Amino acid sequence: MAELPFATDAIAPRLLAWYSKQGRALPWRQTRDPYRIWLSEIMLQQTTVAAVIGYYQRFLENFPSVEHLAAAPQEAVIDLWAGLGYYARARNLHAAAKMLVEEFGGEFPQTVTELQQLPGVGRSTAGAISALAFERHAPILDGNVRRILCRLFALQQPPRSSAAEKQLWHWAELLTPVADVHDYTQAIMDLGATVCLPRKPLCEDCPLSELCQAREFGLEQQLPLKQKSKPVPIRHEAALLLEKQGKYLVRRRPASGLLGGLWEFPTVSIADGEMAEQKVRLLMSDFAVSGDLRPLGNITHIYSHFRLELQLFQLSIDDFPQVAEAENDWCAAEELSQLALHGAHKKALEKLQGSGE
DNA sequence: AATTCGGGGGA
DNA sequence: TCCCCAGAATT
Repeated sequence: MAELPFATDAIAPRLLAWYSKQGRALPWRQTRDPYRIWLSEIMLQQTTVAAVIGYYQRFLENFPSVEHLAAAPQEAVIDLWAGLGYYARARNLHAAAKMLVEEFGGEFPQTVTELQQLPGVGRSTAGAISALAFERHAPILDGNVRRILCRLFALQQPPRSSAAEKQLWHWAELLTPVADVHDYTQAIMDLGATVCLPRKPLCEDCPLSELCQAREFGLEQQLPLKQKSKPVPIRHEAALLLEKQGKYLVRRRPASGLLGGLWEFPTVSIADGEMAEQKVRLLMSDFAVSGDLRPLGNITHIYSHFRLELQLFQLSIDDFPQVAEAENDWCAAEELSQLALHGAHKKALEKLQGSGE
């Protein structure tokens, strides 16, 4: 490895001193309960603090311990996760809770290696739990730390490349102190979230600015280097908003895959050259219903890797259709708003209610 | 090594 | 718009 531009043990004291004055008070910072720390770490994966706090509180009210979580049906876990995104996290969380109860006797393991056996717990999350709950000397490498290290060492390569990843982990390990690991870990994440910002870092407020190589070279605005982004494809779908006596037909998506376990109105995909209304009529024949479709317009919903264009069609019927009740459910309008619909269909519901239904 | 997986917020 | 967020699992 290249020669270090500063003494690595100079970092932690500066961060700790800064954190004791400027650190934020967050709900999961008051505890050393591994269950609560684990839950917060999973919820915070690729998710902002502001988005998580409400979910975190609500989740703990429903599942105050790993035993409660393990005993719950998976659907209940998904429902409490609805709106937070990345639903595999909820499935993995539930599976890990069962594993903890059944194989670990309800006790959390303390080492990174063991923690990484839990589904949904990778190297960084394992490090976080080990450091935060057990004061173990374990590094993390989340988005905050990655950005800070890229600047601190003026790393001139794309931070997601495998070479950079290896280098960053090495630095993360060097900087992580043996003592006060909990506070150090919270501190470095806080610094990234409030001072070493992606754009326009607040270097005047940074306790590491004197040591920062990017700052020394005037590169703090340029680093970390940007990854080149691909164009996002567009997917087309159509949804059938089937109404009978004020109730609408909804169903749960399959438990795995995109938006797993969330509710939606029956939906079909529209390939290039296909007509949405014709595909919806195929759906109608599945349900053995007929009548005039009423177009309700389009919804656009942005995902990280594609854009969804969703066409809406409403149909009111009188006869009770032959719908498999196991997979489908009739839901009144006021119930729909409480349902764990995914984002695009929440928008569809709003459009439906705005249309005078 | 590249892709999949959400939704929200800031500039 | 574009980018990022307390990343992990799958291909």
